Amino acid sequence: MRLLCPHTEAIWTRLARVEQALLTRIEADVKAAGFPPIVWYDVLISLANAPGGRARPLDLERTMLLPQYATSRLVDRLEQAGLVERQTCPTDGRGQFIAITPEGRKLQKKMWPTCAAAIERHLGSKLSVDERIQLRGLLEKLLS
Amino acid sequence: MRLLCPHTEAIWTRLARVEQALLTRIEADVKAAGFPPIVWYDVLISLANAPGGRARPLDLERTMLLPQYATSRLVDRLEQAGLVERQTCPTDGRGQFIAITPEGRKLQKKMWPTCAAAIERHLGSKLSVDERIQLRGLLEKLLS
DNA sequence: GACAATTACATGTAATTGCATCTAACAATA
DNA sequence: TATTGTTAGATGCAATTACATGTAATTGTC
Repeated sequence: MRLLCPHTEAIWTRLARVEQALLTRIEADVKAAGFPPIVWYDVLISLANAPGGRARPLDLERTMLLPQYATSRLVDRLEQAGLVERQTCPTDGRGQFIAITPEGRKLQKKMWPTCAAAIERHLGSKLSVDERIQLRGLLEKLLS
Repeated sequence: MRLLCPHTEAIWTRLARVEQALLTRIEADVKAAGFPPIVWYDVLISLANAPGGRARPLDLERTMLLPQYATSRLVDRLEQAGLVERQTCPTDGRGQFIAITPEGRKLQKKMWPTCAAAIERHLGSKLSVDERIQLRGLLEKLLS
């Protein structure tokens, strides 16, 4: 009984494997350089690029597609490490801002070359420019 | 300083998000139908398709790209649930076979329509046939 | 065949995640 | 302004994952 297009099935299994493999390999490179997990970098770069160097937890959640509690605890750890700081939100007493600290910016800048090299090595170098453009487009379509 | 092709960077961020989002959504559908996590299904289908309905843990690891300890504990849980069974390996005293049980096969068959529908809904329906073929090829290239 | 090195798998412990639920602050309605 | 509903975020607890290490079997070397 064929309930599922074979291409779809192949995509589904490969997608999980590819993401898993890339994450493992890239993370290994980053850790080998003595840096924290790459998800920390994701948060830092998000904040660094946000206006005022800060964002609402809810925005982080939506950008990173993390569940609410995961964001809350990720921020805990970053705060613990002095890389971000929780600020009260003047316009909404329930909310807050997560602001990147100077040390946070410093770490983000320091991590960038290592992260970029790892991503290039394990991902970029495997595809031609045309393929990269194609893949990018297809992934964007899947996100919508 | 541009250390990284912008397409590569976009692929990297999207890939993680897409996989995360799809897994969450598909898993939610499967759980809503009262089934265990989809990774259980992955193991069961692997074993069901393997000769003799069994495979070495090492093979599972390589197929699913899981770390060794994850496989070991995943098998623990499946065994606990009576879906697989550990058998000693006659040719290698260190190793073992993980064999799917009749209940395991039954569950695998029962899960299939739900899994297929979820994957089709959240993944297949988002892309045309040509796009699926393209994406499949690109992902395969990344796995090598 | 003794011995070091490797391989297959398990497991203790600490960190992280998932789920459900909680609290505090808004918002809407009466 | 009391009441009810909703939203932003935190948190207790159980399940899972990561890391390091352990154990037993096997292989290679002499």
